[in-house]
Amino acid sequence: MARISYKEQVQRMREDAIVEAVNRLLATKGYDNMTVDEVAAEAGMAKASVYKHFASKEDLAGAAMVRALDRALAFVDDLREQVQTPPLDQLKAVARWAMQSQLAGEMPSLPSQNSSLTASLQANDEYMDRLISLSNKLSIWITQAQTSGQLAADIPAEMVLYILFARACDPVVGMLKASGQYTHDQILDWVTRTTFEGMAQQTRSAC
Amino acid sequence: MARISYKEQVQRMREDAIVEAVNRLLATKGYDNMTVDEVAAEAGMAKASVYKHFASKEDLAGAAMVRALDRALAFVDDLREQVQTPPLDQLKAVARWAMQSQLAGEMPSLPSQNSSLTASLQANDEYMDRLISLSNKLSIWITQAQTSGQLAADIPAEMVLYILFARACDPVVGMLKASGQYTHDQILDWVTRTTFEGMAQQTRSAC
DNA sequence: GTCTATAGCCAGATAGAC
DNA sequence: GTCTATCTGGCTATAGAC
Repeated sequence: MARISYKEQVQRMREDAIVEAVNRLLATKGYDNMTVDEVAAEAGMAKASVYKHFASKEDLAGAAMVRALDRALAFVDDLREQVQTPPLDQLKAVARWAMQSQLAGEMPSLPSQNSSLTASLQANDEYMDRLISLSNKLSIWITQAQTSGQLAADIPAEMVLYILFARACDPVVGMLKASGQYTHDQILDWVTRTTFEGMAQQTRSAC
Repeated sequence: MARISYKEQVQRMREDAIVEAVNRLLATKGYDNMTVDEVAAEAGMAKASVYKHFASKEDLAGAAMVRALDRALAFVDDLREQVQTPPLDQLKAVARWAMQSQLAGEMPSLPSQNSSLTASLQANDEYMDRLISLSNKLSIWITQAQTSGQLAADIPAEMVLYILFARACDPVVGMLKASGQYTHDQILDWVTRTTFEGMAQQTRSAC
């Protein structure tokens, strides 16, 4: 492992400041309404300096997503150490964590249909590697939960994965937060529950 | 009811063409990536003509949302005539209809957090009236379903409403469609089911 | 009302001094 | 690498002829 110079450490810190600013802005304003001027202002430097570190606005979004995926991978890897926890509970924990991140304003969310940004992300190897790695790890739990009968086996595992990613930026969370009537824990409980158990009253046959 | 002249009919048709174009573009590209030039091109007229009918791009989005809400209200009013249908099934039908519209590319979806657009919509009386009317009609079913024990009564009715609106533009629908592996009916079945019954396997106590 | 042409502005990206 | 100043393109909105 090469020792890093003081200068390189400063560089790293400035890049961190940029990515954190992008992360916050993506979580609050979204990609289209975020300007590079704002990023520079929040990171405390000039716009041209931002462009010395990242070639384009799309790259900024990519870097923020890479960081978010790294956080998710770290969380999942922690969970994986508790081998006795049922797969379904692992998936619930991941969903809850993602929504907690959203409530804390730390979950960047991108438009799911901006063609140019989507293309740029799919060409971003750092991003794609992490996305695939996370998908694989979650898919193991999904398959296990389906074969053990905890998770409905007649829907595609792929769809379960989509739902988990979608709930990480579910607008319902933001709407409940905006109403101001509920605690974060209530919101997390409700959204996690409706995601896995639905809104309908559970029908248990009487004996 | 005043008789309308031929000229007024033409006006109305051109406005319809504009709103339909906006609707399609909002459904595919989203508000920020839709340009008024595209709207004019799709509607088959010059951009200045579009601005003779609508004062701003925000007004275009408002008109498209008004039309979408009118479609939803018409659908709901049809359902209300079947008084014997259980409220929960009415809600399921609405959710399914909304997602069907999305699959057909007819459901405009706006960013849930664009401040300037949100403010303009909240100042739009035509939009707000319909939004409130639809919310009220749905809330009746929600309350009925909760008191009759079909719908979980320990989550806020408000949240059920949010979930219904959110699922109308749920990215999961688009992702499943984009994968190209499933029929529209399969997608509608699965997403409707997971919305109301969740992803977890229903636990029925053995007798 | 509809068009062509253009004003005005904003944001992404860059030049060039230090 | 960082900055100030600037370029450039695209987009909303409008002027003005017909």
